[in-house]
Amino acid sequence: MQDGQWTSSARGAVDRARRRQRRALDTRDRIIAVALIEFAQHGFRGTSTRDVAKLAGVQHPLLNYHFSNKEGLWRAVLAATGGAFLDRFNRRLAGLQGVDEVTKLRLVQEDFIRFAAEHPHFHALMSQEAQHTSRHLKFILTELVRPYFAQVTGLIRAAQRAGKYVEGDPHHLQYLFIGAATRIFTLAAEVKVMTGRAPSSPKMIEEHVNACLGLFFKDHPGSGQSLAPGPARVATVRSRRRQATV
Amino acid sequence: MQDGQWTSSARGAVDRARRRQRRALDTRDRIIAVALIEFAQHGFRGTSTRDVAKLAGVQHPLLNYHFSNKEGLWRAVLAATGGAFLDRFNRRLAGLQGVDEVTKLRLVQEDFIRFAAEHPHFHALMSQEAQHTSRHLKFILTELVRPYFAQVTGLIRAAQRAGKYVEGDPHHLQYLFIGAATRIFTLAAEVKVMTGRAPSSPKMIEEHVNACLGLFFKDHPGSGQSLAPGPARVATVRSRRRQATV
DNA sequence: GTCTATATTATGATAGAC
DNA sequence: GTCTATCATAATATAGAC
Repeated sequence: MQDGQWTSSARGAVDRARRRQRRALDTRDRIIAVALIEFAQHGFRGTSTRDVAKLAGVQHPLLNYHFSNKEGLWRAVLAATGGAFLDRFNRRLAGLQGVDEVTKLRLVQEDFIRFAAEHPHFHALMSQEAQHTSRHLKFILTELVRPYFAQVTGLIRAAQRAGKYVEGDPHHLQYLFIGAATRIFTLAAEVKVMTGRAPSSPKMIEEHVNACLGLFFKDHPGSGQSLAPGPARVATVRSRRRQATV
Repeated sequence: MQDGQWTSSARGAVDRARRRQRRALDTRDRIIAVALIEFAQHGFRGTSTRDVAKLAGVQHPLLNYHFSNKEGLWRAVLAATGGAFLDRFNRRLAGLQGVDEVTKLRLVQEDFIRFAAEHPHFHALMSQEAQHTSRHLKFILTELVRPYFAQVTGLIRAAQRAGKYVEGDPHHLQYLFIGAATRIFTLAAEVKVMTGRAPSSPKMIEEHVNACLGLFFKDHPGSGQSLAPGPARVATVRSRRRQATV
């Protein structure tokens, strides 16, 4: 088929090739999907590529064909899920050109929470391997955390200048936010037992969004700090401002 | 030595026995200490008992002698570290009898953060296995989370009644708090690269304590919400109160 | 209580047919 | 692209000497 002619038999061969390619892509995606769950639940070492293959409904040597080795599979998982996260984040920001920075930050943080609700395994994976294995940490930082933090911390600084976000080092604050935002989803099983409610339920997600934004944004509905603005508090506000350290 | 007489040779034998027992206990503790780190970093499946033995400086069959099997080792690790946490928590509460509930909660939450700073692996371990392996989750819940939450949620309710803590379901709020409080310590390596500061440094711990307490306590120094108490905010306080959902 | 030696199974990875 | 067959290594665990 080097001549570019489209005889019916050649077209049929291409169609078959495309079908095969699509099937291959489906398999690849299926493997990545189950590998995400396994890596998130058991870590890199604790994940058996044979188990992944079994859950994906393929023989285990197929994983080596697609991803070379276990490390390649891990990187493909992170590229796929992390890429989806960054894509969504960047599309969101692109759609908010001209909007004020505080609103941008609020919507971006809200999006983050909703993404965490939809992809709990992604955040479990992130907090698993970023701890120690330096090569995975390096990969996560360059591919994901740095590009993301670069933009969010800029928005946090702008919101702080506008007096609408809690004071403190933006990087530090973002780790607080991420911890608060993702914990109930990565510990969904435990939360369900302890609270009797599924964190993935629409109602609980809404409450969670309000709770998290209320903690960090100064005039968010449901913000805890807006509930007791008596004279005694106002009297000490200035001294408190100086004490704000983080 | 069934007769209870203390000849010098019998005493010598007992001393040797005690030394041996102490040495055994040291070994046990040493194994548990390194197993905590391994389980925290690699999860249950990802942890090799041979690696634990090597790091503890013993031959691997010794682990089976002390803990029966890998599962027994895991439970011993959780009992030791979780027990240390609960002991400290209960001693703290016992020392605060008669103190008002809001102060109790503030000190208890502060203690939690300092414990997390000192034992980052413990919290990494907790968020690893509570995700999925139901037998480990069950163990963590009955031995640790339930006894702890039972008391803290009571304090949170009292502090909320006093108008000094953010509104919302106490269990849900405590997961937010734990997530915010522990993340920078379990992701210490990442945080150090991103912020250029070690989360375990005394200065950063102090800032972190202030930041976390400021998010959840309504009149804490450094509380973000105490910084912009203009008339406009006061005017909308009542409507906001109703909107507080979590 | 700690060791050496070993049984058994699970794992990551490759070779080669189709 | 997917399979079967196989290899080398690493894992948990046990037996038995000291």
